[in-house]
Order: sequence, then structure tokens, then C-alpha cells
Amino acid sequence: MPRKKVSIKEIASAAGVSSALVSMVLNGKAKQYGIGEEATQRVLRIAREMNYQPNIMARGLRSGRSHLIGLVVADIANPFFAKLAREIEKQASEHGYTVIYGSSDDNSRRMNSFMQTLVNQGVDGIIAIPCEDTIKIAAELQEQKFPLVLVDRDYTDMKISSVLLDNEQAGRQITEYLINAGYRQISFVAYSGDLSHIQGRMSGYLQAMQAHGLTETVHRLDKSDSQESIRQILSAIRQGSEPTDALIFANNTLTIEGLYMIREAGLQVPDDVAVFGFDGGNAFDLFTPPVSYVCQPITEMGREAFSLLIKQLEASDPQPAEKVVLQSSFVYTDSSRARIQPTNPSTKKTI
Amino acid sequence: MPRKKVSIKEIASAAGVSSALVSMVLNGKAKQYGIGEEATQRVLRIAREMNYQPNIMARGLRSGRSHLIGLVVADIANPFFAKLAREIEKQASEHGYTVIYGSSDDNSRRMNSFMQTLVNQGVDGIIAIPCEDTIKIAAELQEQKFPLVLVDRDYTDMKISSVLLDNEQAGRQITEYLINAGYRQISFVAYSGDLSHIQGRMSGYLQAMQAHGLTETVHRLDKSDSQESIRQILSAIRQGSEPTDALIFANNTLTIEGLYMIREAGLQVPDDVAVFGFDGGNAFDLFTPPVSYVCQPITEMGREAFSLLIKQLEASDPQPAEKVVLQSSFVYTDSSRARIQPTNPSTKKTI
DNA sequence: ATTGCCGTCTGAAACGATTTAGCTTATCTT
DNA sequence: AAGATAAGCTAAATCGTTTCAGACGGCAAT
Repeated sequence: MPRKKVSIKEIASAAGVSSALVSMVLNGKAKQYGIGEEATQRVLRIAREMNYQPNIMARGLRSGRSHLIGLVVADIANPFFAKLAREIEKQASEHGYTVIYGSSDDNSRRMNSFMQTLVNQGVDGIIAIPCEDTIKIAAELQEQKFPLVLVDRDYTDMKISSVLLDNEQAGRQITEYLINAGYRQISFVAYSGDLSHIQGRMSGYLQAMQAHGLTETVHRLDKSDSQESIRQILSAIRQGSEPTDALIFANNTLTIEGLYMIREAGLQVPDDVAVFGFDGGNAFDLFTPPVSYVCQPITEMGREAFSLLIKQLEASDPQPAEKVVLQSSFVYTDSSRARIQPTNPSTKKTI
Repeated sequence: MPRKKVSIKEIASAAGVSSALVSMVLNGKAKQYGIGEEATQRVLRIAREMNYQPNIMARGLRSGRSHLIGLVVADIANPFFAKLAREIEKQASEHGYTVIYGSSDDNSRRMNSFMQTLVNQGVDGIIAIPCEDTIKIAAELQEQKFPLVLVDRDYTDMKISSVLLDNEQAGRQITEYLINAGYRQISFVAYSGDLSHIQGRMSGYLQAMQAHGLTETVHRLDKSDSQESIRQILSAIRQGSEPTDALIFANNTLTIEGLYMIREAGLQVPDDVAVFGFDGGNAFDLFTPPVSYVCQPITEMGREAFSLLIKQLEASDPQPAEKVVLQSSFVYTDSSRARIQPTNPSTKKTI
């Protein structure tokens, strides 16, 4: 197996031409540079025979492009991001790019330093799930016309290419759904912090509740002791001290945590309390009963993100920032099935 | 924000020294090359002021090292691999390396081409979850002394550094456990193919069954229609046409599939059939009842894999291949609780 | 005073690919 | 036949770093 590093020079001398010619031919620019047919074929054949593989470093140094793109997610072990990463990786490899990735844990310091590392590594562009303070470094990169696409979260004052979900709409829709299904005391549970997607979901929830003249209840949990907080909420529900007939968990991990606690508390879903979550997953399906959830179009998000990025990468002039907003779909299951006796049938309406 | 690309040359002229000296200082080799204290400090200060960032491509071209490592997993969307990736990424970044990753889908063609891409990208080493035919390309790389570590699966005839689990032991142990818990008709369910870790688990199962004089039943499912196959197995169990009181699913995804089907079939666990799986996950915990599983030391695997790789990377002389075998732990839950009336109490013994 | 040797530092080559400017020939024009 | 044009190719510069082989001044030993 010939895997000795073959350089363009060796091919050149084997073919009896200059290394410049070899480079041109191998880059498919033979016609463009007016290289003769015979020489072209000879070089091509020899390169194949010698199993030539271009040296990325040399090429990158010369051309200033690495064909590497950076991907920063909150946590690759979160299925949502893993699937997103999968799709982006697929797109990238189809377009001749390779992906470098890292997890930020939604920690802005880690995020910053990783972004910095990526830029130093010479990536051509970055796709990132921003966290609250990413805005600074993102703005900086944006200013320097560094190709950048943000996914899943939005910080409205910035003109940065992004792929987003209509979280407000999703929040509104599932709340409406629960109301129509006869639930009245619907609580919204989220981690504290102001990640934009959570804000959007919450705002949709609030709108729907207000539109129906219902009292909103929002629980913001500190990530560090969310488990204990959920336990308290559930125990309040159980004792009836906080009348609640449905819970909306604002994201995937929180929903999962919630399910653990619900089981621990021995609550029946949806009889004691209905549950609606985000993002789905096996755990949702295999819970008893299966859990209703907002289903984000992950594949499409990945595709859009990459397409936005490559638009910037391949364009010679700076492209205008573009925000793509996608709609979610919904999976309605028994965890949010219609109440047998709606609390107040008269307010039940279809929107 | 100064982000104009500052080169070593500009620092050199700003400091009034040669670029060679700057390079030496910036690489911490000042002492080694006997650079004066004063010059060293001046260069360091100026480099900081100008926010110098080395050009990775140039460095890589010159030194032949990219500080990139490749990671090939079967599927990053599988939590097991995601967690592994997470740990490896962490280790890598702590050691100044960056990770490029890709999913192979256990498809050897894809795997091959991705490995090839990685090598072309100039990664310094590769950590891979091999699939059945990876052995060829792995052997090839190994022969060229290319730093390579294989994880999770083994192909015994090769002398390649690997991190493995004692799958045979795990298979044996959970089978023994089920036998002790009073189960007698224990079936082993796996995808077809001969991935070594599956073989190991199966062989452990067979050993334990034989040791107790019990009849082994192994189902090998074609990945393409595993769902249908499981459905048939379960329906046989239900109708009693195939006497089975416990199922061991040989890996994570298969266990999940199994759980879906068990729920669909309306079987009660463990009364109708006990269940034992691999790798765990939220879905296991939230199933009713929670599912017993073999818990692989993922973090440790990642750490070991990276440590094996870096040993090869930083050593000047080729290192001998090394196989690290780790032990699993076990989570025993109600899905495999002791039968109320063991089929044959007299054979119950503690191993 | 010459030699030898430190301690400090520099020049220049090298890594491999790309690209520009320009050099040969051969062919065409007039 | 002389000059212009084109076709086909090459030399050499370039990207930013690293590193090896010295250079240079000064000091001690001879």
C-alpha cells in the first residue's frame, strides 16, 4: 500500500513537468490555464498511481482556507445537539468540509475560549449554539466579517445569521392545546437565566394564558438545585397547596428531570397532572404514559445552518445577515389527553 | 479589538530582533537556546500587546504536527458515543489538542473514507470505534506507525492499542444474576454481525447458561427489520410457544427497541418476562419498571483511550500496542427482580 | 597576540501547494 | 521575412513557522 507522503513535486518529476503544472491539473484548472490534453492525462494518471493526497496544511497556509468549520454546542451528550451535530457533519462532508466540535456547557467563558481556539485553528467559519454572553464574541467576529451562524437561540439586537424556531408560537400552541383539553391551572417550568428560546416559549405560554383569562404560574429553577425545586413543586401539587393540573417543561433535560421526580412522587399522569415537554426522545416515549412534546425540526435546522454558513464561505463579498425561522411540529399523547371533566367547559374553545 | 493577523515577523521587527528569536521565545525555548533575559521579556511583552496568535497551518506545515486528533464513532447521536466523545474532547482540550469527529454508522465504507479524510486533514492520531471491516485500514495505519487507538471492540488477531470492556465477564455476570434470581429460560438478543463486543457478551451468556445446565437461546436480528423480529419473539413469548422468562438485549439501541415492542405487546416486566440491557440512559430509568443494565465506565474509557493515544503521540519512538480492559458495573432494578417462585429453588446458588 | 570558547543572536533553508509573470516555441499575419 | 499572437509550459515568490548552521563580540587561557 503506497502511503508514503507523496508531494506534488514528486509527481512533477515523475511526469517530467513542473510542479506548477501538476498543481493546476490537480485543481481542475487545466483548461483555464491552457494545459495540453496529453500532459493533463499523464499527470492525472500518475497522481492516481502514486495515491497523491494533498497536504492540507500547505494548501491552507497558501490559500488561507482550511475547509474546517467549527461547531460549538452546549453539550454533545444532549440528544438534541447530537442530532444537530450529526446533520451538520453530514452536510459539511458532502460539501468537502470537516467539522471540529466542542461543548460549551452554556458556560460563556468556556464558549469564548473555545471559539477563540477555533479561530486560531484556522476554521473557515463557525456554527454555534450561543449562550447568554456569547453575544460579545459573536459581535466581534461578525464585525470582522468572520463567517458565523447562530442556531436555536436569538439575541434580537444583533444582525447575525441565525436559524431559529418560532418558540413563541410553540409555547402558545401547546398552551392553547392544554387549555382546549380542559386544563386550567397550567404551570410553566424553566431553568432560570434568559436564554432566548426559553423566553420565547414562556412568552407564548403567557400570551395564551392571558388570552383565556387564566392565571399564569411560572417556576424558574436554579440549575444547581433544580431537582430539589421540582420535588417541592410536585409535593405542593400533591398536597393541593398549589392547584396545578398541567406542567409545561421548557426544555428537554428539564422534562427528563421532571419525569424522574414525577415518578418518585408517585403522581399519575395526566390524572394528577398533565405533562408537556420539549424535544422528545426515547425516554418520553417509554414513560407511562408517553409524554407529549414539541418536536423541533432538527434535521432542517442543521441543513439551514450549514447552508447559511456556506453562503458566507463561498461568497466573495460579505453576505447580509439572514434569520431563518422554522416551525415546530407537535406530538400529542396521553400525557396531555383531554380531561374527562373539564374544569369549566364553557370556556372551551377552538382556536 | 486588535485581530489583524499578527505574524512573528511583525513582532520581530517591533522588538528589533530576528523572527527566529521570536519563535524560540514564544515556544518557551528561550533558555534552551540561550536567549538573553532582556530580549525574552521584550518579545513576550510585545507579543502580548499585539495579541499574537500563531498560524496553525504554517506551524503544522513546518512541524508536521497539527494538534488535531480524529475521533470516529458509530453514531454521535447514540448517547454512549456522545458521552465518550465528550470525555475525549475534554481530555484533548486539556492537553492542547482539538478533536475532529465523524460518525461511521458502522458502515465500513464510510468509516474507511472518513479515516482517510482524517489522515489527509493531517490529524496527529485517531481514536476510533472500529466496525467489522475497519480492521483492514486499522492494520494499514498501524503498520505505518500512525498513532491509533481502538475503543469498545476488539479483533483479537491485531496488535493495536485498544480500550475494551470485559464483555464476556459482563455477559456471564448478568446471566448468573438472572439465574440466581430464579429465571431459567433466558434468551439473548443481538443484532447479527460479529462485532466483537457482542460476541463477548454472548459468549459470557453461553458460558453461564452451560455452567448451569440450562438451554441457551440466541436470537440474531437483522438490523434492517429488527423491529419486526422482536415483535415476533415477543408474540411467541406471549403465546407461550417459546418458553422464555428473561431477555438480555445485547446493546443499548436494541434494548430501547425492545422496550418499545414490549410496551406495544402489553407484556409485563418482569412478570411476563424479565429484561436486562446495556448502557442505561433515561429511557431505561423511566420505563416501568426501571430496566436493569450493564453500566459501562464511559468516562474511564474516554480517559484511557486518550491517554493511550497521547502516549503514542508524544513518544519519539514507536510505543508497543497496549490493550486496556475495563470492568463494567451493574444496575439491578425491578426489571430483573427475583421471581416470587423460582422455577427450581434447589438449583439456586450464589456464585 | 593568537586561539578557543561562551553567550547571544541572525540568516536562510525548509515544509508543500498556489499563482503570477514570463519564457519558449510554433503559427499566423501582412 | 519580420512582427504579432497564441499555446503550453516553467521559474520563482509566497504563505508563517521552525530550526540548523553559523556569525559576532568578548573574555580567558595559552
